Amino acid sequence: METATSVVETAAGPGLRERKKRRTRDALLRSALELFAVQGYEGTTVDEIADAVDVSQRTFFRYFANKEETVFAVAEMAEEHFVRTLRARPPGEAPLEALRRAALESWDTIGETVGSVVPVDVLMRTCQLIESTPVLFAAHLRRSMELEERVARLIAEREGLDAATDPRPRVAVALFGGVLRATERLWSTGEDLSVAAIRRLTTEHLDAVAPALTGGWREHAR
Amino acid sequence: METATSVVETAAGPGLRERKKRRTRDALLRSALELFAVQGYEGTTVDEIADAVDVSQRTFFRYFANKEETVFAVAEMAEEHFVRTLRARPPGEAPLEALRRAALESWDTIGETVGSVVPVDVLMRTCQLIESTPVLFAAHLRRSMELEERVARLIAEREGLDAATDPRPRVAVALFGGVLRATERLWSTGEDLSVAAIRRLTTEHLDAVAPALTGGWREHAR
DNA sequence: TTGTCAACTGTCAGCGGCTGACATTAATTT
DNA sequence: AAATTAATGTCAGCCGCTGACAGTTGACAA
Repeated sequence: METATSVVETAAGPGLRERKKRRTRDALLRSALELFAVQGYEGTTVDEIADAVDVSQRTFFRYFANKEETVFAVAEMAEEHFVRTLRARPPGEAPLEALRRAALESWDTIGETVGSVVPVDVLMRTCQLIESTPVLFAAHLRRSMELEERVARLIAEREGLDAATDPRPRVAVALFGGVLRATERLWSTGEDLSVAAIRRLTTEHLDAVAPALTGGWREHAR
Repeated sequence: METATSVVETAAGPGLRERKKRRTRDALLRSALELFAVQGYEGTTVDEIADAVDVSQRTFFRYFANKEETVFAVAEMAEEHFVRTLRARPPGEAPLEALRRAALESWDTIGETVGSVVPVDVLMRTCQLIESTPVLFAAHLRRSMELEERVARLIAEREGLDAATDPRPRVAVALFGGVLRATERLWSTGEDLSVAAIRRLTTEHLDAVAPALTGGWREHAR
């Protein structure tokens, strides 16, 4: 019953129980994402996912609090990656500059973090799934807001400000997050679904912030 | 079987059928919001709402596509009110200026639009309910994005730009919407739940946009 | 090795949101 | 008054999700 995978090292590694758990969880995740990609999110039943892994529906709900969680399991990794990248920015940078560079750098290195669990193209297709499924999109936006709160606190800390009273960190992050979300949306409806494409779009949109703030766009149309 | 309400004018007015429909719909809406305020959104069953109006559950779902819709019925009126107000802004104003003035003016006159159907304090309590109920908050964010798309097109039109290619309208509206949402959130967690309070917070936050964009906040701390 | 304990799993029953189908009732038209 | 049309109730059923209980399977010590 042994597969070709490495079963050699038994020393100090997690026990059989842990390995089994991880395997079923991964299997559920993979099956779920695959089924979603083929039949859509709402067109896929939790029973189907569980059946594909030969596990009871009840077991599925012991690994994932709800159907959504399978979708956002990968998104979460990307988010954590961004936060880590932002934390690594030098404190001398202005807030919006740090956010901008962290976002771009984050896209450049996303593969290193996520790639070990799920291929990058699956991540991108999952993004598309989220954008195109209303209930997932709603959940995504809520999660984005929670992320924004974390980031706002982080920025406030960077600048030595009190996030509770000074609105500038919140505003800056709200602005930044709003622009990023508009970018995602445009990217997901476009044709080029590569990482490079969203990176490029992000740059363009962030470059448009300053011009957008100055009134009277009509004279310098392009 | 006649109540004290006006049943006199039978000429040209909507028939009995229409009036009955409107009455049950209003009754369902009122009962739902009241129950939500007392027991919370998730703690209230559709059956309870239907029973309170002495109507079958099935009938409820003939008036509202889902439970959420009762909550957002009032929010929708407020949104339409904002869009109308924005449309009325003089075309000479810069985009962000028009958005800002429309938002504030919209709060000043919200009572005139919504008041006829639901008292204003019910609207405010509904806002709170939305902010404090995760699933409603998620739905609210999605609706906000849809509204932003409309507004972005409207702004692009105002400025004579092509919304499909020029990112500036999208960016400006995303920025503006992000700030407004941060404002709502702060307001809903505060103590003063009056319209005046959210109006004031809105002003403060929008005033913080320009300073937030210039880097290095540390020197001019406040 | 064996037995005990803890953790993981399956089964079952049930709730709540939501829908289709069909019969019933009530308003409108002729 | 009869015929037509629209609103409603009833019923059965799917799906997401949960609690409770029992059975199975790893972990760990005797």
